[in-house]
Amino acid sequence: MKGANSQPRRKPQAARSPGRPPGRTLRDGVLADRETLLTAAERLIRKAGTGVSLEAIAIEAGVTKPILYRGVGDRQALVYALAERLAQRMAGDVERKVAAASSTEDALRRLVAGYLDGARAERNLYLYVTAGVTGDGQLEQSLLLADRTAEQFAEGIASFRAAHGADPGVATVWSIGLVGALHYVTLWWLREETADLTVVTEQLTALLWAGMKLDENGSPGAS
Amino acid sequence: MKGANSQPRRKPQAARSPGRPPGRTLRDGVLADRETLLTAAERLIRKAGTGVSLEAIAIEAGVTKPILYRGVGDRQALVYALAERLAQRMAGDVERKVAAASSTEDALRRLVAGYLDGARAERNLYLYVTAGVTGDGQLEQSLLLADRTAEQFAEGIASFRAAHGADPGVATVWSIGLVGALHYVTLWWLREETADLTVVTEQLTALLWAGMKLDENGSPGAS
DNA sequence: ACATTTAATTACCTATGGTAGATTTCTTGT
DNA sequence: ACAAGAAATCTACCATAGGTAATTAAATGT
Repeated sequence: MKGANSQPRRKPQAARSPGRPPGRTLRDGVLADRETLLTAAERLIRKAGTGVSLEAIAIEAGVTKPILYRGVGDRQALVYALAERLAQRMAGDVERKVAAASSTEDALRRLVAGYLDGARAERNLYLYVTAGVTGDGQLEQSLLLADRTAEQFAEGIASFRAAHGADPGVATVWSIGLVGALHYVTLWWLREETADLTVVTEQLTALLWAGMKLDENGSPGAS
Repeated sequence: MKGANSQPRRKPQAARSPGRPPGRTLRDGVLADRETLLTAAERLIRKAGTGVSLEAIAIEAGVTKPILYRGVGDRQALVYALAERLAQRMAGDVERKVAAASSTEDALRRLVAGYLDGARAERNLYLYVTAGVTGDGQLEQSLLLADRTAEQFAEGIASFRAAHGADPGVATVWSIGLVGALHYVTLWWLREETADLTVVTEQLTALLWAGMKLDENGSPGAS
């Protein structure tokens, strides 16, 4: 299951001559196509799980390992890039759903539900990205997607609280805590097929909202 | 830095003959000493970081790899065992500190502070254990220590809420969320040397306590 | 057509988890 | 005490993965 290249990969592209760069450079061609490589990585991870190797990803992309390395860098860079992409997509989806919220609490509820749903939809990718990179840089790497998410949360929390005259200094810690709670509940939920999305959403929202809401705020319709 | 065994390891033990098992078994001796192996693993991880290999651990323990494998199993089993030990110790320390709490909120505060402090004290070990195992079993493994911790939280939350007439059904999700928040804040805190322990504790406690307390807001037990 | 330059491929290296086979050591029967 | 045998241990190995150097093929300028 190593090489086994079905196609000899004898240079599928050969004709290319649009804007040739400078003096006498040559053989630009597809030029790695970082996006294509990342898309191939996503495709393989989706169908083959989180245990895929870089060589397998290269093969999936129809290239060889050095090409993959030139295009996206080492494993850490790959995970980082995939995390960026996934965070971008999930953030977009969630934002769209949150836009229709009727209240701040409802916005949080939609955010939680959207996060859970997005993680389920991209289960393997989510796990691949959040599992991070093995090695000594765990501290940095295990927080890849978390950092991306937490940043946005932090802004929202800080502005929300500042607008209501509450101390925004808690925004950093709270945003990280929220992301941690969200992530761990997501992992647990992906494992337990039994739990219902809406129930989990409601419970987690209750926990998080209780922390975020302000005293003067009306009680969220307690039952 | 590979072999370098200072002592020839020529079988330090030789006298042993208490309860010989059955017919003609022999060479019981120390018999692997699972505890010793785990202690050696902890020692090495503490001083060498999370990137230690199984072979390095074996050498640190003064044995060879197969012995390590026989004693504690594969890497997954090692991480699991170390997680158990660390969770046990941290839980003990935290429990001792919580015992002196003056209120439920104070208990939570002491718990948060104790967790942060324990993680800092065993920084490398904490990272090693929470980083989990690479491979396809990430879902199971990345929650090793979390599960251990969450279980205890869940009991506490459930009984606390049940005693106050609130729905204990949220205990599972909440405990996982709490552990996630705690863990992520811990990772962040271990990275940012700047943040003060008491400040972080206070902020995180505020977030968590708001969710757990149930004065006016009985939390929508919509489940 | 030829040489040069650039890019891609192959082949390799290192390190790690994990294990099988060779070896030594100890027990125990006689 | 000595040989036979069982058991535990050690050495050596395998497989895989990340990462890279050296080799080969292609494309253009002259």
